[in-house]
Amino acid sequence: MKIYTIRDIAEKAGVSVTTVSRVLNHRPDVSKDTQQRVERVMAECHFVGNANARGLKQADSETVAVIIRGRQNPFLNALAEEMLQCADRDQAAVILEYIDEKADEFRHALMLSHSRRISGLIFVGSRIDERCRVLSGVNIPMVFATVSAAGTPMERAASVSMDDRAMACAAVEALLARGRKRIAVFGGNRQGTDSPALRALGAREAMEKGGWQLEDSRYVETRFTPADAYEAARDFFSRCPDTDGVFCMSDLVALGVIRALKDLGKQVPRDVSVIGIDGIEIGRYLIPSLSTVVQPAAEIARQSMQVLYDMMQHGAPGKHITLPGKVEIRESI
Amino acid sequence: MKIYTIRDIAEKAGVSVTTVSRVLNHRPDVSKDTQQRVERVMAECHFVGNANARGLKQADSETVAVIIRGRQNPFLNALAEEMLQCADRDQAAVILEYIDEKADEFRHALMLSHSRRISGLIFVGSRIDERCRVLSGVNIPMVFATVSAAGTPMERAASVSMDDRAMACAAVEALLARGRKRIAVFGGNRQGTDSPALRALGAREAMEKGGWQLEDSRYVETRFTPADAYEAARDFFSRCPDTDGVFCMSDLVALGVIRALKDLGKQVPRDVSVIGIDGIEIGRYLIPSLSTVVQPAAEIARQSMQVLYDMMQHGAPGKHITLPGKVEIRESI
DNA sequence: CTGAAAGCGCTTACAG
DNA sequence: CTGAAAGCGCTTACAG
Repeated sequence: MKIYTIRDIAEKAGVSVTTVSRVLNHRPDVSKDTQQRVERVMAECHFVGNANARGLKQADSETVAVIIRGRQNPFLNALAEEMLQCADRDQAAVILEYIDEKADEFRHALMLSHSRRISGLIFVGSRIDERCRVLSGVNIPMVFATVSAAGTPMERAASVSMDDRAMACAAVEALLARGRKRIAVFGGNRQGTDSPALRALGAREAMEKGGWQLEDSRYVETRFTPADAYEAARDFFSRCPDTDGVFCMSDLVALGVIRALKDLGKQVPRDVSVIGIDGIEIGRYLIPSLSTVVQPAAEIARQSMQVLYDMMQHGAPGKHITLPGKVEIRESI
Repeated sequence: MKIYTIRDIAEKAGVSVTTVSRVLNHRPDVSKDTQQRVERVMAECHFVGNANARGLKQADSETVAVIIRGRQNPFLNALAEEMLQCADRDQAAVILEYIDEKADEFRHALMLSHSRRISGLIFVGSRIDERCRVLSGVNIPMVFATVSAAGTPMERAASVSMDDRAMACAAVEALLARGRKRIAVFGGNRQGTDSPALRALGAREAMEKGGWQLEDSRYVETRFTPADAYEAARDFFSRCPDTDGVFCMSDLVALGVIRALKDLGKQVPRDVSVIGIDGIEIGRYLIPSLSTVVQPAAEIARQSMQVLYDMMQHGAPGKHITLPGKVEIRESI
């Protein structure tokens, strides 16, 4: 089947390519008559514009790239879905890029900004660390979703995230309210100002408010996958078998921990209470169903887009927005 | 920061753009000396080529598009991951497009083939039905992964899938081997020649070989999500409470079914045995851990790519490859 | 081994 | 309201 170009369409409709381009872009300065004629021809030919040509020419593409770190994470996937829905609603052009957990999303963003004339960036599931420096050269607005960039000195960076510290605090308080005292925390690297650090802080805070301590030996570092969490938990509980509550910084971690407890002959929640973070869909179907801190995914998506467009279009400065989450008590606690 | 073009690089290196282009594309016909000079300049400038310009010019982009239907399905995600790894290994250009379950992936493919000069298509998680007709116009090779297209009259179409019929048969045989006889099947629409149809056929076959019947009233149609499966199962088991085995055409369906059984006061596997299909990672961490038919994701990915490139490069005809799966008995059976 | 030139399919001032 | 022409940043015959 022939692939038609706007030139073909122009010929068939008896107008210039300029006019076809106008119709294609819904410009108002075309007579009703011509517009309809051109549209009919385009429909007949199943015309689809060449995205490369368009992208090449359009100096300001208004396209934003959403870079997602971690294809296998259901929460990040759900967030991505929400962002696409926002973009659809606003008729905004968005390209979604999944990148490997091992890859450097910032270098990737740098390349993308060159190769595709991106005018805005959203990072989903990123960490904020020294690698960010490569972004100092990219002079386009960017927002970090799910992690606060408030501490960083990047000028054109904004962020939208759950109040990690407060919600971690609330999660641990929920464990304390169930009478748990020897509480372990399974999470990421506590260094820096990233979510794991904030969540660790919140957990400590809750413990101290209750008159307890978050013992260092009960902080377990793990990747956010069931497999890693499982191994870490088996190892940890053989060392600290008296632990009676676990706060996991991700639902996937909680999944692995709960299974490890089962294999160690412990019952959840009778012997150990477990609470996660994220609120992934499968959580409510697990046995026991997973208590968790539900992240406001739709709201994070919406606000991320909003903040980005404010920066892109009105040159607004980078805001750092913090949203509340919701503790959802189910069976695992 | 300035975005450099190959023209800038050419000037700085004191060569022509043609030469820069050659270096960029690793063509052999450049002197070692020039090559190194150009590469140094490119590195200094953090040069990244404009993908739009390249795509516009290159008549034969050799790019393949992988279209995935269902962002939230862990199995399809895993499959996508495998395909990207194959592509990386082969230095092949792949663009990954997730599309909504409600969207029409074939129309999308049609657009993509025009707008991006795709030279090959892979559909992941697609159904094969009348909508395919729009593809008859697309004169590029395509392969359907995870579903057999053997029955369809499309010329340039190939497919790589698990032997759905045989593996469904094996799954139901596993239930029978556990002494289950009143077996229900939770799956998709049985019409046509799609995976659900083949799997239903396989299930029926196993029952009949054992001297039993797959009763029509025990075939439950559901979408492949935990939520839908949960509702369907609650409804079904209140009607057919004597059912003692369930074959689910997806692990996510099994997840919902198992939870529904729990909420109905039934124990898995004591009262009811459940087996799924796919072999998603979380399956082994569930309680009870999920018995399933593991699809050979890596092999499906590898062969899909292979078949596609054979068609693209050597004009090979469309093959229809069928791969074995593996029944993995865990706790839910 | 190297370069000048044409052209990929669009968009966008500019002129009418 | 419409069109001729330039140009976006590359690649690719073609000529040397």
